[in-house]
Amino acid sequence: MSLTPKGEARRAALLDAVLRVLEREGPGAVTHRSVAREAGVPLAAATYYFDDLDDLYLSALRRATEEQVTLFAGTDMADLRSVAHLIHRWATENRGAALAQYELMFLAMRRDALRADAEAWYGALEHAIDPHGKNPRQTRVRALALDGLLLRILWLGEPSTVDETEKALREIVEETRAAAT
Amino acid sequence: MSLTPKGEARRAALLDAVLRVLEREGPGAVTHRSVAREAGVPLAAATYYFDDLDDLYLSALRRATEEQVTLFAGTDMADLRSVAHLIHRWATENRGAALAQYELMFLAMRRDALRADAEAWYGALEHAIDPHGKNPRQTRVRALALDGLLLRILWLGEPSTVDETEKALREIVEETRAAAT
DNA sequence: GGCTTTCTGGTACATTTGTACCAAAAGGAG
DNA sequence: CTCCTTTTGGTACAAATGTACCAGAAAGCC
Repeated sequence: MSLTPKGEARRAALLDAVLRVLEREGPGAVTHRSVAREAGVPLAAATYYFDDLDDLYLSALRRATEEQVTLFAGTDMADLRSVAHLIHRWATENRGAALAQYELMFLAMRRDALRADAEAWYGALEHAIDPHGKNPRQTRVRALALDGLLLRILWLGEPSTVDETEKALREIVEETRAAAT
Repeated sequence: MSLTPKGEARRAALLDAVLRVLEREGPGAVTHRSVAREAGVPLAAATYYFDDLDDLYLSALRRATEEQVTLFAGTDMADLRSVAHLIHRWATENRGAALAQYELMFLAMRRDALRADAEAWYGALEHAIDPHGKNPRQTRVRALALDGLLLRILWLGEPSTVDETEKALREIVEETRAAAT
């Protein structure tokens, strides 16, 4: 039932491989065989460490999402420059995980078991923007805009540079400043 | 080369069927056979009217996206109540098309041929919010927030009622009011 | 040491897939 | 009607897939 160290490593290698295949060839290309090949392990390993293809795929998506949640939740959004850097890295070097995360959102639509994971992401976004819950309305709007921006970056690749990203962030912050009750 | 009236009808029936299968079972379930069954036509019809499975799938996504683009582009966002109704319908009765539209965004990430379609959607959003280009900065932020809201509705089903949707819209508008240059 | 659990890697198989093919039916044009 | 294009629906097939199976190697524990 428990795993040997080497087993644990193989399991992790398979999860990483899922993200790479997903990033490179899309969700449809994630199969037992492609993942095993990508991870450099025999086919049977992919069925040994995971019940299902579903189990393998979901485990990878979940792990990626959790990483992003802790990453964003632990970030102070006050310094727009560093946030811009974070987002840029997120969309380039870490693109596989970013895709996995939104792929999970997509699946959550149809599968109740994933709702909690999806909500955790939205919560992390709002927490990062306003850790103390000072201005809920403003925070909600900013979170929506930030989410929209992230997807736009992912889908259209635009804004593509750190500078442009910072500018877009600044627009969001500045345009949501005023508004009394 | 040209199509008979009946042929045209069958072609359209297949495109509709794609959206229904996509909505019900997800992108992976869209196959020649499932679509043909859904449309009530023999398998061969799905290969006769479309070069490829790819052609069939993309044609359906494109048609859905174009419909949504004209729908939103032709809407004045001034009356939040009616916009809330529009969005609610979009996410419920018209859910298949909504999904198709964002599925296209997702594919556009990896396929240059779809970029124009994806950008058309973003353009339509901005145009609907501010037809005359009066305040580009505010419009960009509002469009991002609206896009974020639409995805949230699609993915988490929340806000789920027309009233809640209207409230969320109002928040976006009110929180992006001020900001001088 | 032994022994029980974990792991390995290879193979096998039924199912589903995209797509090609084709003989015949239907439809429109002269 | 006759001819020619479009359409039909059935069938076939190679490729890929999820998953089961198993003989044996390796690893951990007494």
